[in-house]
Amino acid sequence: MPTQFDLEAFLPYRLSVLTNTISQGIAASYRDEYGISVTEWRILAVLGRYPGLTASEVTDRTAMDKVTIHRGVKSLLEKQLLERKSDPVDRRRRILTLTPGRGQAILKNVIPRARNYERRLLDALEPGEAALLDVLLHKLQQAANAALKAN
Amino acid sequence: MPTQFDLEAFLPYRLSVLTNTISQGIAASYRDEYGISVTEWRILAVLGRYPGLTASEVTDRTAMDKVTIHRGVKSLLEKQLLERKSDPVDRRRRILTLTPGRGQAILKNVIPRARNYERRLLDALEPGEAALLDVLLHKLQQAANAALKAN
DNA sequence: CCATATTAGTTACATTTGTAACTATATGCA
DNA sequence: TGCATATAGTTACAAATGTAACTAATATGG
Repeated sequence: MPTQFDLEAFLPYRLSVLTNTISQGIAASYRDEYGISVTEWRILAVLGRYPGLTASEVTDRTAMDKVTIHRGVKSLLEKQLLERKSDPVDRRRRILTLTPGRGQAILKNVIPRARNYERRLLDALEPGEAALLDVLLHKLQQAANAALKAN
Repeated sequence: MPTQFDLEAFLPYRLSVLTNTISQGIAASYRDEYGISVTEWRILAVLGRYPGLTASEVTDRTAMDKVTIHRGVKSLLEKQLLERKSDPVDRRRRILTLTPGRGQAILKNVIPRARNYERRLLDALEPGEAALLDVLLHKLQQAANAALKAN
């Protein structure tokens, strides 16, 4: 067992550096222009796709923390990008939708921006490698989930 | 241009979730047993490989923030896992090495643990896919760096 | 049908992290 | 030389994040 260890070749480290680099690049583009954070953008994206979810349903879909989502929602409500109404059937639930004006407008502007950024990444790959990446990431996610459960 | 957007298929998002899952899993194992954070583990790993670097040289190698490294080093010094001495030639520089006792011992224990975790991830892949992953991650990192520079 | 448990949402607190400014030392060059 | 600039390290402050505890509403099982 070698005691030499090369951090730069270590998969978790490489993924972490890559994710941070991507996150910095992409976050800047909508933070500067629309004043929304990564969390807020994710919430908008999920609610754009699935209008009428509650905060905890957004939590389930995004693998983010409950409190993180709460704070993002709160901020989006203040910015009038989201509306919230109580569910009359279950008054614990508070149903979220994009505001027809600003909420939907911003999402509509940010989506192409996000797609462009993703395309720039994928354009660095050969044809066919993107599909492969998809498979690999899926397998890794499964393995990471299993490792986390197993402690 | 479709306005539908599937966050769960969005590459930056998937990488982020995967990285967080991995980070949680791996961080727990040495945090609980040795009381060191991810940053601290990275510093130990780099200094194990390249003894005698300064804090800012560690910063350059790890793509982490200067202040983050400073805090990690400070904490490791307090735990007596690192030693620090001034460079007589340039008194701004403070040279870092693992302590022969605890510092080296902990690194020696954590390295196999890290390797095992990485192996569990890579074992989820078919033979040959790991090498492919290596290539893909490298290309993506290049593209992400370029995108960041280009603003 | 009531006591208990569960769920949605929120708040409080502590920890972590990032940004910017600061000190001390060293370098470059007119 | 000496003044501007750069670098290593540090500190202070603000912002983001995680953990745990809390309230209100609903579900469940004896």
